[in-house]
Amino acid sequence: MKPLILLVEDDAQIRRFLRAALEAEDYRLHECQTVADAIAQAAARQPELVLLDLGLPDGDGLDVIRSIRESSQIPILILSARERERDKIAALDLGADDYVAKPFAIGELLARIRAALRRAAVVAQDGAGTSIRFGRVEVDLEKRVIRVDGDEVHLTPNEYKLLQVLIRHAGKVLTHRQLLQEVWGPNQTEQAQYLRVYIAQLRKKLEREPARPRYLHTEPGVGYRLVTED
Amino acid sequence: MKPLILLVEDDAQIRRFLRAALEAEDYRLHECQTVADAIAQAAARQPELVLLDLGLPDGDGLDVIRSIRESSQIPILILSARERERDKIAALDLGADDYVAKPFAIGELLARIRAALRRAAVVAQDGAGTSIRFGRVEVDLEKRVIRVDGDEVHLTPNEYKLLQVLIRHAGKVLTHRQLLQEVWGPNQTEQAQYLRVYIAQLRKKLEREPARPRYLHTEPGVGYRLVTED
DNA sequence: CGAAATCTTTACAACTTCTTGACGCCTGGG
DNA sequence: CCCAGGCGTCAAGAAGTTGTAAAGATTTCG
Repeated sequence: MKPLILLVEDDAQIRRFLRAALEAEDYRLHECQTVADAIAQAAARQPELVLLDLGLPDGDGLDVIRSIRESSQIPILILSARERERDKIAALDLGADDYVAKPFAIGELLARIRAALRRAAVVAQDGAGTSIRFGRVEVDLEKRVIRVDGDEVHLTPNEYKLLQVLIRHAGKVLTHRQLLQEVWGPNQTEQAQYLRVYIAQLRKKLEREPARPRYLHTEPGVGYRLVTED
Repeated sequence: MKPLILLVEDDAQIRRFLRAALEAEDYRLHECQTVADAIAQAAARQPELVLLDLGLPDGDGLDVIRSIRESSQIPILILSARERERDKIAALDLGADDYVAKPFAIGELLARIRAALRRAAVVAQDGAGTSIRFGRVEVDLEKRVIRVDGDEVHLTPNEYKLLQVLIRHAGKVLTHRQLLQEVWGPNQTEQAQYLRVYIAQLRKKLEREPARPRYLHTEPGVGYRLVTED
């Protein structure tokens, strides 16, 4: 799901324009117009990024930065008509991530939003590895670690490559040729015996009953298929 | 100690101006003027931030971004006379953190540098909890002290760097290439024998039975992995 | 400058993985 | 029933990797 952006902007026209642009990129959006509301919504909705206009009617937009930074490191992009250098410096030193002057080019703004979200993602993903489960098998593609019933299982390079290809196309039938091509390269596409040997090894390591596989299905005459659901 | 900044700029006048401003803020500084040099210096000196002019004489400044992003997340600030929106978007989407158009206000630039360094510090400290334990081994990353069963153990600089990289990605399989790149730099990525020697030395110093390692696991054909739990 | 520490390189033994061939099973068709 | 073809299994030897010790080369530091 696309990130949630909190848009803080009192000018209805700009708000409409930004809403259109951001929704075209599939971002989820929440809008508000006052300092008080911005502070409340930032805390309540936990957005992944804040787009903040500094010229708000009920107070100093810098207070929004201060408030958010007390408890969170999410990216804050300032969007402001104030062009004075010392306004920019103040906002950045309070913890804003970027400062875009109005009028702005929408493509550049979107690129700056992407850059800010990308940086934030690096921080967030450090713990959350991309990992895939089917039945009792757990594959952590980030760490390159496989667990079966919670116990680590060691795979050789070719076994792992083969499993990776099957996972990448989980559910689909892959022909002998496709599998050989991806694991052994384009010169070995006739060696279907490799597949028999390595599929057998994977089954021995991953399946409870290798002779009656639940995950690594044979499609006779065609190839193999990884089944990740019942 | 203040952060090291790599300044990539071919115009001598701007370079002099920036040098003065940055040194007034006590940043350490290294300067270079070409794409090739920038890529080499970024890898060799491990700066904390890169200030990059895109209009270099010997090639495309975007290549510098690409090269750095292959192995590192350090902040990259673009400094450019190219004002076209699509140049900005290209640079930001390649992984640049910020884009400042020339001519720039020095105060704003310095604020943007502070903002980028502040963010990077948040990321860095996430991995660098001051002290890490696994089994009987205790590593104090702040003091650079290693204890095994409470006794201090001396590591050489390369041994320590290697251990640091493994700790930073604890649990994850790191390929020979990744390890060599981070410890010996980008020109030594074929010398897997270095790794064998240094892993052996680390095992001799950290493991109870170096021949049957509990922490420093080998993933044959792939690389090594630090296991911090049972 | 000289000694000590560290890094790099070499050689070889030990080990893991890959490749290959043999063989048996199953299925479906003759 | 018997056979052919595809598949699964096993295991031996080949090929390639890794661990280890130790000798030279280089750097560091007093």
